[in-house]
Amino acid sequence: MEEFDCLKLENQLCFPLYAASKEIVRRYKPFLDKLDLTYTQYIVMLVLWEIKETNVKSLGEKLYLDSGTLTPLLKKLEDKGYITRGKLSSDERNLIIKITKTGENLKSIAKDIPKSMSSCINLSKEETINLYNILYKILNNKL
Amino acid sequence: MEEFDCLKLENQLCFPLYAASKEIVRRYKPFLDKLDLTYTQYIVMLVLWEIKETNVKSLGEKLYLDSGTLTPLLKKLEDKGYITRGKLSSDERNLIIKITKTGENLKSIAKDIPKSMSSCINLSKEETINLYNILYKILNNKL
DNA sequence: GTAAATTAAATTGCATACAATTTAATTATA
DNA sequence: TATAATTAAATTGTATGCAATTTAATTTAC
Repeated sequence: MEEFDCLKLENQLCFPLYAASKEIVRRYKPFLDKLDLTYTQYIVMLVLWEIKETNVKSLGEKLYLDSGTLTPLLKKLEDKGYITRGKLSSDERNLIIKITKTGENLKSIAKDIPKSMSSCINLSKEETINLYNILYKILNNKL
Repeated sequence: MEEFDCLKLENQLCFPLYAASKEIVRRYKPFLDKLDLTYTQYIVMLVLWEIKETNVKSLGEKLYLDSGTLTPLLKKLEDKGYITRGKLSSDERNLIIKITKTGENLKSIAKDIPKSMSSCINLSKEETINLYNILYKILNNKL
């Protein structure tokens, strides 16, 4: 009788999560190339298309990223002309990130990406909802 | 009436997948530190605890990683003494990766990690199975 | 039998991730 | 109010990831 070995790759839950995440990001690439954005840059733009303006800390909390990742990434988005970076005069520890007109315009080019991606991923509506809920349960699981 | 905006972060499926994947890897860290392994090094060891011996290509297919990632990582595992790297004499294009005795011994220290992690993640049995199946559906979805 | 095509790793270059430390600004407190 | 504690970004250092190219070995085709 085959024993159940918790240390087998196929019995791990974390591994398909890790691999599927990378797989999805890979599938985004051809669409994001048209916007000259990487996946991480894209999720920053998703936030800015919604709220127009934020600071590094708040952005990092939304995206689960720290300043070590965001600082160089935001400089690249500034170089592309999609955002501006500037100190908040009332508290100079804060760096204010604002979307530019060019950055706003990108949204209309991006609008078809979610539909293209969901047809790429090819899950039923039920599976999609299920996956979404379980993932947020993990994310909200404070230790 | 609030319109449904596909470009809102909270309406994305990919984002919680990406964030949850990183979150889980972060939660592994304290356990893996005891083995002097990173998460990626750990999944390589998972494969080697099972099959003892492989080559870079086959390992990369199992783990969805390429030689650009694996080559430096395998050199580090060799430095730690967990694996050996050597050319296959019958086809010198192949690099054969073998687990060492030290690498084997690590398995007994690692054996409690899956249980610790699953209590960390804290999903019901049904959610776990559901998540597992949906993730493999994504991974097996050839385009 | 040899040039062309293919294959497997390694290398290069760029972009994350994240822990840990540093720097600068602000707030709290003795 | 001067100092200590806290906070927000930036910096540093290490480790991925992955596309694209290179190198070396092997196979295929002519």
